[in-house]
Amino acid sequence: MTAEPLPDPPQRPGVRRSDPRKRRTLNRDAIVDVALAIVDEEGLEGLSMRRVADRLETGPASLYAHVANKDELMELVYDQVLAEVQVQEPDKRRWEEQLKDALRQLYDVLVAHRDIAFVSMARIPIGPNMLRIGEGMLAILRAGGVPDRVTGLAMDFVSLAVNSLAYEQSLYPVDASDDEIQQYYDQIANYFGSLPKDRFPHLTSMVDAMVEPGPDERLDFAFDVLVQGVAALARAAKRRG
Amino acid sequence: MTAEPLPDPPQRPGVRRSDPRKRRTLNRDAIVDVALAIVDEEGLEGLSMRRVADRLETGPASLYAHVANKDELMELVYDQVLAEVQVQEPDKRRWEEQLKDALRQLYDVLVAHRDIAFVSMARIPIGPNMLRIGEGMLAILRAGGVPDRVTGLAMDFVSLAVNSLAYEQSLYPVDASDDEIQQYYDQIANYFGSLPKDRFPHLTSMVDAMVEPGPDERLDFAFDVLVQGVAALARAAKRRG
DNA sequence: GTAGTTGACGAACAGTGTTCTATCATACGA
DNA sequence: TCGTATGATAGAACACTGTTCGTCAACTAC
Repeated sequence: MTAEPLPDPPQRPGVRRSDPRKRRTLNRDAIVDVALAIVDEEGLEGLSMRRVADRLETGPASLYAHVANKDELMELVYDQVLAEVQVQEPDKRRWEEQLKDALRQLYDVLVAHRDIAFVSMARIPIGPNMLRIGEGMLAILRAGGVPDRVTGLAMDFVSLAVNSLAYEQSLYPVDASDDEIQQYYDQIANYFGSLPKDRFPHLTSMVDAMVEPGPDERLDFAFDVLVQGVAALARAAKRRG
Repeated sequence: MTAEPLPDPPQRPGVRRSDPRKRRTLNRDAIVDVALAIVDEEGLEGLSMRRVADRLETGPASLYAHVANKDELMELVYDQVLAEVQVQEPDKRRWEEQLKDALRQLYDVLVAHRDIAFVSMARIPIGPNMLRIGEGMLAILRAGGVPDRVTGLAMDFVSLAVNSLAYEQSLYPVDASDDEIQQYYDQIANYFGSLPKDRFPHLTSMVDAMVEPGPDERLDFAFDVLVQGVAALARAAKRRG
């Protein structure tokens, strides 16, 4: 009965399955892996259900048995990426430094996978790895004596900010060096400098101060604003009791 | 020669122009106005070149004579929205308060137009209104004695953060009340509370502190982190000279 | 051995941004 | 006044997109 599979009858050219021996190989993890590979190569723009299906030698409809839709797939990919982040054990005397390190790590991991950070802007993905990282950051803040109320509020905003920074960074072409990014800033600076000085006295006179800092300094500044802002509000909350 | 326009000959049913008396009415401003109206009604998701063209009783190809592509159109819409923001005249003794007010205004205007804030995440739109607002914020920071270097760095990050907050807020259904948003937070809180206490001691025990604050307090907190963070770094920079 | 369930998947639907090309109204120089 | 050049106007088409439907094959349980 089920001997060698016959070639498809010519009267129905549409029905031509891939090698049936390869069936049952499709599963969630394989789909997520392929999707992540595509994101790494071409970014979220290049990620489509058809592309994923093609690489798995199947059709797009097959994916929907394992994944609700593209949004869910992207969230799975996002959490997969977060698996790379390792949060430090809390040391109460260095909480500011440790928080900054966690943010920096999160940022680096996200940027390493193109514009994957966008996923967390479009939704609030709460996968297992996000939970793990959140737990770690909570531990650091609490160990540092930050009041719970401030800690709770800080978590939300701080992670949003880091994701935004990562997404913004990912908009530059991947092969752009720091020098090339600097050139881009220079272009903008030139434009600012060319504006009428009477209508834009500050923009025109501050051009240098806006262009000089490189990407590293900008990032450091952003993280410092976050950490020191949280620290200031923690002190204020403690004073109020 | 050009008397009353005849009905189109039936042999070419595809070629059926709209009322020729209405020609030459297409221009950039009209396109931007229509695009903004669509965004206000349905958000960026509902904005497509075809929809804009339909409302102007023309085809999508006609728009490309006035607008380079959809990205440029979105940037024009974005800047149009920013026209609503009015930045205060700087008062050196109240710079922190004034900065916060400017951020709040920017946020409110963006949120009032659905998810338009997304445009500034995908690119860095520097339209005339963005320039005007930037100039105003620079004036406030400089009047407050914030060193130029800090001011330059702060501008970038602070506006990114506000846009992110606005975009995040815009993801909730427009007709959601604060109560409904609160319910959403409660849902998440329930999930956090249901996690295993041994693996997530902080997340599970902090559920209340994470759910209690409403949208207003969250926003206020975020702006305070930004302003106080900048203030702290400004003091630090001054100390270093 | 058979029934039921479930995954696989071609085809199709309703859209998308953009481009090509032909057409047409108008402004300008002769 | 009359071509003619210019640039806006659009129809059609291209190459995609996410998702759904219905069918069919294969595996599981009885």
